[in-house]
Amino acid sequence: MDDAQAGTTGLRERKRAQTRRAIVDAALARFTEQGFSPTTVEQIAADAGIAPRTFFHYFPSKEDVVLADHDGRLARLREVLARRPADEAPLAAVRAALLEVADDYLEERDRLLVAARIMAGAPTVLARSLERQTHWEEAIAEVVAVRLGVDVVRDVRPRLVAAVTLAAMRVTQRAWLAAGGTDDLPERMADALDLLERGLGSIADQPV
Amino acid sequence: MDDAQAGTTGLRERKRAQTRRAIVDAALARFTEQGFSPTTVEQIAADAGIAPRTFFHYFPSKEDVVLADHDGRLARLREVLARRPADEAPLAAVRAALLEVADDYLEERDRLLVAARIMAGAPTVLARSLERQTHWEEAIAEVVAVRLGVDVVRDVRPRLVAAVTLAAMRVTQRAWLAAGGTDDLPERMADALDLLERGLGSIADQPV
DNA sequence: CTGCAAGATTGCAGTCACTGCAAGTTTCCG
DNA sequence: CGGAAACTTGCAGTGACTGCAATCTTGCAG
Repeated sequence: MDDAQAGTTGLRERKRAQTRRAIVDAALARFTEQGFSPTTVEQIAADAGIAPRTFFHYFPSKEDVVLADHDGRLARLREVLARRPADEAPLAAVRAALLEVADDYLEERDRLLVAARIMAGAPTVLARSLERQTHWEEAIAEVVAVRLGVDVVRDVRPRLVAAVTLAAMRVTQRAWLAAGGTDDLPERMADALDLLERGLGSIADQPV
Repeated sequence: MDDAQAGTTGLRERKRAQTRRAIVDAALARFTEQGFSPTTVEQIAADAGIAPRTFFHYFPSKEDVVLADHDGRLARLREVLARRPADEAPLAAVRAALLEVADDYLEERDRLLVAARIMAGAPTVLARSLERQTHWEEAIAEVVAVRLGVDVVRDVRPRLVAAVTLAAMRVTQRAWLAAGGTDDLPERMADALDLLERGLGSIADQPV
């Protein structure tokens, strides 16, 4: 009732969310201070006020704590994609959805910056992150396939579009974070998507 | 002298290559038969006729055995990229290099198929593979930056081009393997690269 | 409000990947 | 031939992660 989420928020649910947040906060603090690899689950658990064993009831691995928001964002992407008008062109739908989701990123800038810094020094976290991005690819590919009226398995184009656009988004976000995340992310992404639609052949034309 | 590689092939070097191959063969066999995760390093070592500890003198992790050829291929890519004429346009150089490297893939089809099958059931291997692909990105981005006369750090375009083209290559290769790897991979890749150069706006035009 | 079912926490014991170290062995090369 | 350098191996240890079973908490029906 007083919470932001859906209607029913029982004690149980609230407590769980609270513990989860405690774990994430504790973990990110440790990772930032002493690095990812040297930090043990035991330490994180202690900081979060739980037993080590309990940690694994919340996250399947240490790396997943850094990517805690991933599932939520994927759900959001699917949701936004589904809400797009049916007569919209495939690329336009994907573009609009990605830009809409990018808006959320602006508010999470600080959290993203922290995650990016951790990832820079922890290859396994980056690896996991990239692997998760394939779920985004899948979501986008399906939408493109439907709108293109083809089968995802038989026609390469849906996956091609999905992979390519997401790669562009990834690089753009990375550059945005590297620049401090102060400027307009959606605008950067729009530029990148423009380039893709227009074709890489025009790469030398203007300095983005 | 009798080996394919460079001039001097001492006993040491030859033996090392032989052991390495034994490990890869043993590992891939096990992974295929009983799955990646259930296979232990101990088993692989036993099959390859070495001590478990020695395994880690050859590969830093279990997943890396599946991607054993990665380093060599990356070196090959750099090499091919470096050999491209200096006056060639950035995209043309990258395109030519990727197509050239794709030729090698044809001969390694069987090995690639095995690796792909293992990866399909082992997320951590896929993760590692994607992470390694960032090294390819780096290599390509640098070349594009030089040919574009810009700085890799300040201008997003080099990384953008690199990430996008590699994403396309990845999806194309995947589709090729899924189809059994019998048809012409370079042709598939050329088609994908054409699409990128022409722009995704033309996605609905022809069925690739 | 009471009691039971479902869910959550925890400890325990165990497996396995991976590491540093040091001792022993093999290859290289002058 | 003899020592330097590289390779192999065993040992001991750390730490992520899992299954199991006991215990406790919350939700809900009566």
